[in-house]
Amino acid sequence: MYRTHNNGELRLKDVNEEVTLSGWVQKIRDKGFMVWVDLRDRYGITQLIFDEERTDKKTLELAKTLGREFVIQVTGKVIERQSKNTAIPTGEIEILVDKLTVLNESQTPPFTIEDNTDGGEDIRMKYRYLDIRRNPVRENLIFRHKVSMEVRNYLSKEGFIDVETPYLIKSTPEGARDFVVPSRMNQGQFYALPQSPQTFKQLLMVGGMDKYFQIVKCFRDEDLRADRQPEFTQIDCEMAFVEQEDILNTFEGLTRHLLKEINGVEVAKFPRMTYDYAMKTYGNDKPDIRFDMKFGELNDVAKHKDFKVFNEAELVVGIAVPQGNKFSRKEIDKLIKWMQRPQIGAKGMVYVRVNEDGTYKSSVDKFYDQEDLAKWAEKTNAKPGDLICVLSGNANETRTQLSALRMELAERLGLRNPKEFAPLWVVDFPLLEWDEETKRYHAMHHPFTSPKPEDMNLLQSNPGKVRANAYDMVLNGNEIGGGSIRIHDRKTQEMMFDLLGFTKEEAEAQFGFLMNAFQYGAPPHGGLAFGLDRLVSILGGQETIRDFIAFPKNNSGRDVMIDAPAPIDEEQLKELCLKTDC
RNA sequence: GGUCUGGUAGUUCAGCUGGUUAGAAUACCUGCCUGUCACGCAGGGGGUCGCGGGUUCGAGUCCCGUCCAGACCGCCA
Repeated sequence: MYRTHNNGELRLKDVNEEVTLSGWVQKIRDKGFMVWVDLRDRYGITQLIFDEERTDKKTLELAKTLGREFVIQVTGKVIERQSKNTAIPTGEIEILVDKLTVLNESQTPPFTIEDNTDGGEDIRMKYRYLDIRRNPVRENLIFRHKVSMEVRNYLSKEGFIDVETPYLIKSTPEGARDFVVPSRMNQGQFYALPQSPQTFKQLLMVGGMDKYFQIVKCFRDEDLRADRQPEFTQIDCEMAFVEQEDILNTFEGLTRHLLKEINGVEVAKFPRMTYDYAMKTYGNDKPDIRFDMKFGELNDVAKHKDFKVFNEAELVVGIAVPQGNKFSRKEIDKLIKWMQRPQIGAKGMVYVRVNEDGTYKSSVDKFYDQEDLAKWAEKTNAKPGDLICVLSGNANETRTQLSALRMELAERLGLRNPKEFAPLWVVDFPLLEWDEETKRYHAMHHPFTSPKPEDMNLLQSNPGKVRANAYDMVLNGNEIGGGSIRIHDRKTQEMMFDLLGFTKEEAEAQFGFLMNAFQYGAPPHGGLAFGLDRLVSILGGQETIRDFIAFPKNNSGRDVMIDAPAPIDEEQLKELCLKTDC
């Protein structure tokens, strides 16, 4: 038997018990006459003691040869410590060892296995198996386990059935790039890995499964970000015989359950806002509403003077930064520089200081008097001590830029408290989005999303104005889930593909299976999918999803530990018919 | 595809306007230490300054290219 107890459970009440423990050597403190070893496993740390008086010589000598991360097994007696350590749960006892076995030696690890390791991202990823021994990473993985178990339990209790869908499917041109897999048995043909099980879950609805869920890997061959991996996990859900309202209620329930069980936070009914409102008020379809700083549109009160920049702009819009008047001139100049970086691309920024006495001092005092500025303050809801930041230009670009500023300032002002949770629904997304590059409409959500019935009449005349039965769940400025009520009849689906520029033949070749299924009694249905990695990281109060994935890919989509992707040998290439001469 | 930042000891970093033998912390090794727990003390080993080219009497430092890493933009239905 390797162990009678783990390294986190022994207490004062266990004194005098004979125990066997196994684990890794965290730390050796060799005082010569006495050697202490911190023995670690995922449950905790227990201190071992070897000394000249009570330990036999050979065992003491062996203890002195141990190194960091050696795997050892010890048998000994639990004794009360002479000097106790209140910082750890097992700090009142220690093990007086009489038998020590080295189960496996270890090379010196390239970084310290401690909460605040000396290792950088790169080296930790290369030796991820060592990184996982560290408390923060291990705790994150356990945290993820808890979230995923809560999701399973909740949905199962609500009557959802977990059904697996295939990973080897068909490539389609809509959406993200596909990862493709060559077929050996069908030479020259390829599977694609699913970007989401979308069509399969709809077919499950046609199949009468009614309520489906799956915690499932999805794959997208696009560039990575701190919150984006090429393979990621979705909580994928679909329900039949539901309206949007049913879905919002069901998954608001799930999210509220998670916040309560995982974070101990009770949240009120989720606010809902339309896409249009979110864009106009926050410049963003995933607003962080933990803080205010709502946009104030200033067209009416800023275009009547000789200030050409504003007069020629489509939109003049500002936000009031709470207590922003404390920023120095230099800090504001730096902020303007920050806004002018190519990533944001603002041409400039006008600012108004709102003094404590209610007077205003602006960078455009030449053009605007106190009365004008008072109107700006009213529109942006600015209070004494605030700083109003105003941008202008093309409406969409300006809103995006101001949104970036809003988030950056909130970050700097500490308004983005990771322990606070502000979920909401964003609803009424547009069905379509005009793409300048390809000169055609794209589905904003995906091509299976149903238009709002009341907007159906616009479908031919003004497609860009059609709203969809689509919704996103937003948490602290992150889209954590999104979905829609789907199209469930062949005619509407055909019309949709037509709008998206598919020929009849293309639509048939790519999605004929789905449209055929719709002809055999497809029930009305809809659903949604959560990004599990992102959800877990936000509930865990962190920003990078990598910290919640056991073996993540790096910025270039590489697994630096196993060194993938990698070339394959000639034989394999030939067999898969991937060589030019095959 | 693009922008920005970085690459110096096992590791994390410092190294200013170019100037003798490239430093610190930590890790590692040796010795000492009668209750340690971030133990302490003394000593020691450890470097192709990412790679290639250029400027210069002289390059870790400046220039060009390239590779790698990170953040972001594009992209991500």
